[in-house]
Amino acid sequence: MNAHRLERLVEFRHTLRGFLFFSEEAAAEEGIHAQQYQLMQVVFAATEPTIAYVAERMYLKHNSAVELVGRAVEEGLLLRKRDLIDARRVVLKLTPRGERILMRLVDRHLLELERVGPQIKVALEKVMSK
Amino acid sequence: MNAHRLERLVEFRHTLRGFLFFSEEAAAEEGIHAQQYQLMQVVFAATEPTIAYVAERMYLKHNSAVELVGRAVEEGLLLRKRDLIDARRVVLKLTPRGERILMRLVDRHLLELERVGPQIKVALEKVMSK
DNA sequence: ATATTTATATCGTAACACGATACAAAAGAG
DNA sequence: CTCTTTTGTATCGTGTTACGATATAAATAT
Repeated sequence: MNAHRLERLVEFRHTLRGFLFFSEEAAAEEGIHAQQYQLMQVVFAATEPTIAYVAERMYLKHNSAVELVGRAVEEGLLLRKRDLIDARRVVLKLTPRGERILMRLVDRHLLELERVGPQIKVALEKVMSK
Repeated sequence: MNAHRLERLVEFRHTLRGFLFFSEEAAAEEGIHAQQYQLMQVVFAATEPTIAYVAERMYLKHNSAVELVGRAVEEGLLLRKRDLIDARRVVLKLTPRGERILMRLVDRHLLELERVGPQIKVALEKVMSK
């Protein structure tokens, strides 16, 4: 176990955590949670955003996805729609409010990545070199 | 709001989330939580690992750090030591068990980064290019 | 000697994630 | 066409994590 590599791994995780912390703060400023922002991203980018799709894409168990969606629906970010063809499935859709919040957050994250992206990249390159 | 950039941002977060999910799984296989692994990294890499230092480094409030450390101590991963010079402070140290687990996890993460590091890098480069 | 600041700790609350379990709709088996 | 199995979503109980508010003891400043 090379000590240099460990330190670089720690540094890499620190820069990542910094970015994720920014994300949490930005979401909070929009009055939502970081996971809700992630959920909205996934829903918006998908062609057929069902609970199962969200779970798979976010590496969650399906029941966790159900709960996450439930909270987002309660707060008016998302809508549940029963699939007419397959009545087991639920298709998700952003509300206008959810969409507005998502767009603002995406913009802010893109801006932040212009700042910290290079740092992340350097930290990653260092940790990958032996 | 460029649609391409949004999709690339979503893709970037997805690769990141994939790495973090691996981290959670790897920690679970060692019988600990992902945050405990992060905590051990920070403690191990620091010259003077106090509660306040851990909190700052992990972007946590001090009380969250206290609680995280408390659970890690209970599970025999970490030791609390009152600082002899400044009796307000608590200095942390890995137990032999904690250190063994940390080393195994670091190795596995370095290996995983050889695999997903390039993916993360590409996704990051794409999201940064306009 | 007293007031303020610093470092850690405790308590109540909420989001989040999970396993276990349930249930209705769809698909498959005979 | 019934019966069984699979699929998609939902509910419940539990634990981790994180927070704000509050507390306490030690160190520092006045």
